[in-house]
Amino acid sequence: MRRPTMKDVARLAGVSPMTVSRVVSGEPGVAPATAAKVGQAVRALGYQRNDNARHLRRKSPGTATIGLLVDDLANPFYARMARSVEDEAHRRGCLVLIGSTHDEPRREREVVAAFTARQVDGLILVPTAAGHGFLRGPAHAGTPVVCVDRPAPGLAVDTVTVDNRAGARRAVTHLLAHGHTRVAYLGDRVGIWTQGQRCAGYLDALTARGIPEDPALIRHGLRTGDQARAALAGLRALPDPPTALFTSNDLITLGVLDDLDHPAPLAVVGFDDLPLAERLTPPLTVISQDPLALGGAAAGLLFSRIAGDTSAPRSVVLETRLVERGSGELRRA
Amino acid sequence: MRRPTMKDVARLAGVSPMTVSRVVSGEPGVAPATAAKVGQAVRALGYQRNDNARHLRRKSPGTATIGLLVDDLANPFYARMARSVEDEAHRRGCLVLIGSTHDEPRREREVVAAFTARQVDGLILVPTAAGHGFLRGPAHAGTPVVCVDRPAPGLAVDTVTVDNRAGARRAVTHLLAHGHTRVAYLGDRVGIWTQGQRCAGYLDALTARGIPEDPALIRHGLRTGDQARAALAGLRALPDPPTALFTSNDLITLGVLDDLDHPAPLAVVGFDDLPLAERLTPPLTVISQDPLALGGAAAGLLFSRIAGDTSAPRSVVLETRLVERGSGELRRA
DNA sequence: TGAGGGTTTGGTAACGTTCCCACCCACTCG
DNA sequence: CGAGTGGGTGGGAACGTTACCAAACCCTCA
Repeated sequence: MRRPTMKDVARLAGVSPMTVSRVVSGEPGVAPATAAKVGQAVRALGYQRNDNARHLRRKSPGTATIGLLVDDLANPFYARMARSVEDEAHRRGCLVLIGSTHDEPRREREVVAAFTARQVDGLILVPTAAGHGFLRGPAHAGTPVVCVDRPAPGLAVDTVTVDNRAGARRAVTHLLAHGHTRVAYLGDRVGIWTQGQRCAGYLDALTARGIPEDPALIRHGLRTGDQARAALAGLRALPDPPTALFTSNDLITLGVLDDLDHPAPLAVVGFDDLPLAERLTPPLTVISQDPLALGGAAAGLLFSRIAGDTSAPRSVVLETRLVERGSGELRRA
Repeated sequence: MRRPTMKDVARLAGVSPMTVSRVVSGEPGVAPATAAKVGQAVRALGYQRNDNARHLRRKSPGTATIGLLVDDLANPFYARMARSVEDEAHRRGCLVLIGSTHDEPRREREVVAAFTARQVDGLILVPTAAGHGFLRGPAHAGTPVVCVDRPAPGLAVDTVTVDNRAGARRAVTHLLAHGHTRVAYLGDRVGIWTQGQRCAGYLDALTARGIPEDPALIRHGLRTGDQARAALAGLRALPDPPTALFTSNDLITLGVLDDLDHPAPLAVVGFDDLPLAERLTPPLTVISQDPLALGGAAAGLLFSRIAGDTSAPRSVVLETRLVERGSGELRRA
């Protein structure tokens, strides 16, 4: 019941294992008649090469495996990123080991360690907020890393992000252009890199219009839809409540959606597109990012590093897109 | 610049590689003082074990890697499945190799071959419609396979599906209970297993009510939203048009959504939940499946097989849930 | 006929690890 | 005091493959 090895094939074909290796790997210098015999034996035994053993012995191309570590694979954003990474890898005959960090630094380290213990040729990483010094150890020497979606502070590696700041600025500028002057910011913890950038973009837009920042309109640390809803209630209770919201991620956008029209209708622009956003009432105006492009760019960078590119770390910044659907305009009851 | 090996650690610690192996793998029978010396050398060199070499030599537990092959990782349904598989694997100290078939049998075979060439301990597969005889070859001997979402015809392995037929029956029964008598079926190619089951469930519901099947109300082979919309136009043009639709997957549901209210409002129940379905107008009634449960069940089965369970192949069928939100009721303009 | 060149083939060692066994040493006990 | 015990350690081989080199073969041409 053992799986057949090259030795078994060699015995059956009456040749040496070396010759079998040559045939199976498509190397030249084998007589056609011999190759045919070997091929027959391979099919007869249902032989399949053990690529782990192969990669252990070979030096030149590595294991033809890369690791992809995202925050949460169930998040459609990362799922699409993963898909385009897998597509690029497949085109290059490479497999993908996948993992989710769930934003836990410990799990990130564990999984990265498990990946490198498997001798991955490279790593695409959505880094957690923790330090990434461990990636500089000798165990990772020669394993290129590419960060996606956010940079790893203090780690000088290729990074692919979208221009969160410009996107947020665009969103808020859109609201201001439609006559709003009191625009609130609703975001997750400002320590999260993307959230910090988006908040900065929000402030940029205000500054450009000469509108002073009002701390009462800025809410950080909203981690759930319920917290976002509560924050909205708080904003409505202000003596001078906002007439428009910029919601800094899709969870928050969803959270405020319920209470958008009561007691008074509020305009809203959200960061991150939602499926069906155009069918909501009102149709949702959003800043949309392209996760497929993110994943594709990251994979492209990684594979050129694997191919031997040793130039200075690159930083790719992709643009966002404002998708106007109506919810950003002035709304009256 | 070479990565350190056990030999390097052994040399530095002044012991044999064997002793390093024991320390690194946490085996007993090493004097505490020796273990400390080795640990120090490990940290000094930043040594990390090569798990590929390890798994090549070891027999008992395999490579601690499983393969997961879905139709399309960008599909949120499969993404959530993948997440729960990865979670289960992580709990067991196992890594996950991932791949997408894009419903191409050739790609399926390629990726499965690449997985087994890496000596995965098991395989979770969303099978394409093609034959799967290749999984019976000696190369796959001893590699358990679990099919998920749909069975692989002619392959006697553990399978986890949802009860598509009962779900569809439930959906149509719901429409009939709300006074509809002319209910149309809109589905993808009936050769796709899930679609066949859902169509059967549709017919079951009609039969139970004594309503004769009307071929004019049944549309197969709708592969895009546009085709679904066109099919709806055709149905509306009938002398005796339907008053309700059962749409057999989310793509089709989305396709008909646009034209649901004009010229006359139609009721609809869709198979497969959509995010934001409750915020659409009308709020969409759907048959919802639980991809996390599917993935979890598949992983559970696979790991018990890997642990040595050799009982007859099991077939797990999960229930669906009817989520009533209004769109299934009788609708008037 | 024999030297020279090319093609085809096989033997040996090595990749980094662990299994199996033998060894060494310090004790204990008769 | 010698034989037995048991924990701690190391040597050699092996997992399945490929790099490297040497050998065997065939053919051509002087």
